[in-house]
Amino acid sequence: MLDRVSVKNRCTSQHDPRTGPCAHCAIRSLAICSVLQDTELDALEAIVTPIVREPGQAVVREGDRSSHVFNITAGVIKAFKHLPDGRRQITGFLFEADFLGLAVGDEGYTYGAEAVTKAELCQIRRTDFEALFDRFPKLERRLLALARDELAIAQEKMLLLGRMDALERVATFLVGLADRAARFDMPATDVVLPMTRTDIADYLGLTLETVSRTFSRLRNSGSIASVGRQDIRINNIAALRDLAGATG
Amino acid sequence: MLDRVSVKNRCTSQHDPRTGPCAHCAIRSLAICSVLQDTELDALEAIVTPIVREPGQAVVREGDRSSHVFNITAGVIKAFKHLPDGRRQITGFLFEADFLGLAVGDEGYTYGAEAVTKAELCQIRRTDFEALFDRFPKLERRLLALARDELAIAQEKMLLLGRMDALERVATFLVGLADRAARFDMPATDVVLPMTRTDIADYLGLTLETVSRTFSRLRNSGSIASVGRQDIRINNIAALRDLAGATG
DNA sequence: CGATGCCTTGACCAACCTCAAGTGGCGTGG
DNA sequence: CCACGCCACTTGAGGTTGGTCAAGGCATCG
Repeated sequence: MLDRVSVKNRCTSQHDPRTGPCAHCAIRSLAICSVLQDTELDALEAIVTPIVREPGQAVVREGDRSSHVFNITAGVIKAFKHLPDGRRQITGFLFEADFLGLAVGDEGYTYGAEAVTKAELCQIRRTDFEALFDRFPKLERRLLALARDELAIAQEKMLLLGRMDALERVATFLVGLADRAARFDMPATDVVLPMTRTDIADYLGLTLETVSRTFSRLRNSGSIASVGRQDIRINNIAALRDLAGATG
Repeated sequence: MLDRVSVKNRCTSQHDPRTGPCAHCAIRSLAICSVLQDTELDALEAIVTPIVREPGQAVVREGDRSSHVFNITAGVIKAFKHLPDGRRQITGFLFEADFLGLAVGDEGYTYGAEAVTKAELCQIRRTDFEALFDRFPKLERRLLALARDELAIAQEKMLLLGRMDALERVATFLVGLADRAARFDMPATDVVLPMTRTDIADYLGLTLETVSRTFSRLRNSGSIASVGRQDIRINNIAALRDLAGATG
């Protein structure tokens, strides 16, 4: 199941220090690293520490000093915020090539992040990373572009959380997963849901029961078919896009 | 009413080209411009066009080519997104010193923005603005910091829209306004609501009726008192913060 | 002084939540 | 190999919050 989330032909020796790990990284062309030339990668490699997290393990904790940033090289991470009484909002799922650590206040991480599936990340000390900006202004420029994209996505999500009903939310979620799969040259009709219904609910501002019922409605309407608990086949992406409001 | 939103002692000649408008700008120390030395301001002044918008007038339209960025020097702006059927989510209210134009895709503005009150803005062509980055890297760095803050705020808002009930949302909204007032050295107990109930509803993911009812509940509980339709006195900020979940 | 726009309030309704029971896959241990 | 327990998910019944529809109040403005 996890393999289907990963990019095909991912190099297994990506973190072997002798061979220049970054140069062989499968997500090299997708992550922020892509702005650096091959010859510039040693500067990045010098400050990167590969880490692994098992499902449920924390990557960062709300309130921790925000000392690191991360690049996800494999697996799925969820980022979230809590209310004092435990209510949770998942602000985003992060997949390979995604960057973690953008939104941050002076007071430390304003959110938590933990592994959904077994995940591999490149950990970089924030100060080390920012020290590269002077040498590689394009890195900073890329980060700004990334922040802008994130911001646009965040606003999409406000629209979803503030104004969409359950059906529209779930449809939007599925369309997003399908589009991501397509971008990674994977079949956009066979979507994997590595996260639990509870996670999806906390992402969409619903309860797990409503998510489950909504999947059933979509199944009954023929838009989707369940293959396994975590695998969904999309029969009618157009119908889903229609529900999602054509915004993506 | 508008005056109470504005910074005290704002220089009226802020856009007089002969005197170096930016140097005399009341919000100079608050906006992104603050990273530039006085001697560097001419580069900024050369590309700035002051504009004025009456209440309800558009600043940017969803889908327009995103050719400009803006600094708000006076008044209040709302940024929003629409669903095809007209449902609206206000993603943010922008006040003086705030920057407009961060979140943007290649396809143009992903949101609309229009004046809530009469507003004054510094309009800057995007290409002109970004051309300054090479000369003033600190400007870009400031923008990145701004984007990060925005992102953190956006995530707060997801938590609000996804997981808070109406009372918590309105309380959070009021606390935010009070804190902003305090930051501008204005009485934090007398809060002005320049926007309509409909705007507040679209901002909080509620209906105008629910917003109105919630104000009434807060009034009945003694936490707030209505002075005028757009003025609210906060009697018990601690109670509001408590409802808001201590996140601000 | 009437018209208009915005807000408040009430009655009713529906979407979603809560609580609860039941299903099915999977791993473990007898 | 099968029984069991566990966990995630599904489904149902009923309740609650907030939405919908409608009426009325109260400023401002011509």
